[in-house]
Amino acid sequence: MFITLKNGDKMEIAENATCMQAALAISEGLARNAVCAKVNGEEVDLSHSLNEGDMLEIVTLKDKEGLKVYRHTCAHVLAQALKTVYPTCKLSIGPVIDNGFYYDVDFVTPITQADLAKIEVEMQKIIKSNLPIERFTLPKDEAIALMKGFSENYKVELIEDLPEGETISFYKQGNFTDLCRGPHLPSTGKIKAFKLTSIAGAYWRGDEHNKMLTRIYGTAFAKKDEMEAYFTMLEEAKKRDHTKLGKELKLFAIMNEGKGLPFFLPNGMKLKNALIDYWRQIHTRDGYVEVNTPIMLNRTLWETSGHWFHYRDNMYTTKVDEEDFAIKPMNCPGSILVYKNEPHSYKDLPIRMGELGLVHRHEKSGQLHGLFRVRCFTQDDAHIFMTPEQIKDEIKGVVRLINEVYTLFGFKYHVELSTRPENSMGSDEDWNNATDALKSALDDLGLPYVVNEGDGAFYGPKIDFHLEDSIGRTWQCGTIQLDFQLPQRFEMEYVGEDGGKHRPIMVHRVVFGSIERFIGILIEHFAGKFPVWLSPVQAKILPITDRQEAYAKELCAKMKEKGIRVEVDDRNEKIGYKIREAQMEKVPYMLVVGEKEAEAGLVAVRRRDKGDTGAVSADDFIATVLSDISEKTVF
RNA sequence: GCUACUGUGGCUCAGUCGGUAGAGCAGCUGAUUCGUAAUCAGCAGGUCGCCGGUUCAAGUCCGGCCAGUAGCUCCA
Repeated sequence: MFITLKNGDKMEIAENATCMQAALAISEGLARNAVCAKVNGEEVDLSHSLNEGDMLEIVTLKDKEGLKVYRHTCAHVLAQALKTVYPTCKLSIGPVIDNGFYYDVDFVTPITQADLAKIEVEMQKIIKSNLPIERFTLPKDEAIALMKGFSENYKVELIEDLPEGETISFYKQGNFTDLCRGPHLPSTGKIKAFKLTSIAGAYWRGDEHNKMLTRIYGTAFAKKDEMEAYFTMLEEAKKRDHTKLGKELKLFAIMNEGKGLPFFLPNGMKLKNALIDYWRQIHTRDGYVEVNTPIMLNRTLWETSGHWFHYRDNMYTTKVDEEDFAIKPMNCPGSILVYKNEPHSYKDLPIRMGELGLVHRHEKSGQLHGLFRVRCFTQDDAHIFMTPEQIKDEIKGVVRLINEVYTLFGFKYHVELSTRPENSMGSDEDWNNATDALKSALDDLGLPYVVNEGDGAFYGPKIDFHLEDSIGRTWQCGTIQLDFQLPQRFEMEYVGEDGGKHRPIMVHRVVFGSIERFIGILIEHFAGKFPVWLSPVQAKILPITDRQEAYAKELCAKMKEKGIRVEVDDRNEKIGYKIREAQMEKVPYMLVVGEKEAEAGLVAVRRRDKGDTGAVSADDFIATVLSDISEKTVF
């Protein structure tokens, strides 16, 4: 019989030949590296029998899918080892994740990090015995009976939730059998490099009302050196941790007196202000106006907005003179009051109303983390009030702005569009128009995006921007969100061309998301080595002896006059010491001034990333820094 | 909020079997005026996160609380 290969070639193989036999027929090397196969696009084991006309693709460890299968098998080896070491434990699920795999297990007596070593030893034994991995299927009732026999009640629950009539597959290696869709490696001996990395609690089925199981994380790679490279990368990422760098560079601090409430230190404030100056500059250019609304408003407002009923648990409230107040968790109601402060004509629209609004949200204590997740933060918010015809152009303007900002910092990002969920408000026509406007704005700009059907808010569709940080974690930063609800709740209006009253469309949007979180991301992204325009100290003058002090101070004053953030290190220390400190502070430019420089009006420039770059005239150097600042050069 | 782990001078960390604390850096003082990642010497600095318990004796053991870290859930 004949099958078709990936490249379109036809190949003749024996009746009922397996994928493995076909791989062997193609080449011995391929067979050796084979992990599983794809038949007619579906992943199957190598032992799968082929039929006439099948389309076959052999998957190896070089393929993304291949590595997943490899790690998945590793999860099974972990499970088998656990059942040997802890026969009373109960298995739940053991999937593959981005950089490895995990298994959630219910232990009678809890295990600790220290137990991982002995589990690894047992796993090693299983790998060494090179057990063949065999697939078999059972009808639902027999599958349940099998797992009941093993007292695996979590597995029973999983099977019970599978649709009736489905044949259920299992994988058996040695005396261990696990419920699994597969595919898997042909035998356990194929695993070359794995490591159990950590242990954590995780709720059964991710629901906090369920029992907490023990999750054991691990990772596996095709080769030992690939695994080592991965661990080296993690170490690097740790060095960039913004909580660590934030402390070392004296950018911010979080005190016991207010958890989740960050303090910005003088250095952090310079960075934050530089960022905000930039924000103001591009928003003014793009026709935004800026407002500032109170941090606290009365209950009536929050009842109108709906927050008093729907967001109460996350709001800080207080009572003054018998009146209830809430500290704002969002800026929109304030901006809406500004809009309603005077009547509007269609000629006023669109109104792009920006606000760097300080909001407070009582997040659960376990979620707090450095600047990434805080209870008090500044949104670089803006609300755009417009006519329905203006949606598309306004969205395009915002997307362009967000793209400009992210590109400036060299961030990778991706875009997601979330559409109408069930139980949403507004007419079909509104939703279709709005969603089409979002889509065509993205299409016009040639920006690829993922659609999350039904994932929008109940009050409108949205576009989210996800940034990737140094460890590959993604953070939702920018969002553009249409809102059909608030204009209605607040009875917002404008007078149209026809003289009648109309309801404006409202957009909420942020670029940074939260200034605090964005700074956290910047710290990790640049590993604390900020571009000159953001650096708290842009240049440090280092006199060699106190005889150059006067020249250094004069130069410092001259640079300050030009708006450069500069300092003189006039301590009685050797130059090597001053340089070492300035390097550790990650100051982009160090200006060494000795007798030669002082006499000739020069500075010996040492760049953070390049070392000594030689002497130039002080004026030339000033011109270079000013250009770095205005061009926002990254180095 | 839940589970696990952690909490010693400004920072990084040591402290064995319970016998009332140690180092380096930073700081201060003095000497040194030294050209690209740490000059030398001296001084000072801690109710060991907080509260309670066990004990002749607690940084060390037990309990509670507070805070941090990882993960779960949630989110900008």
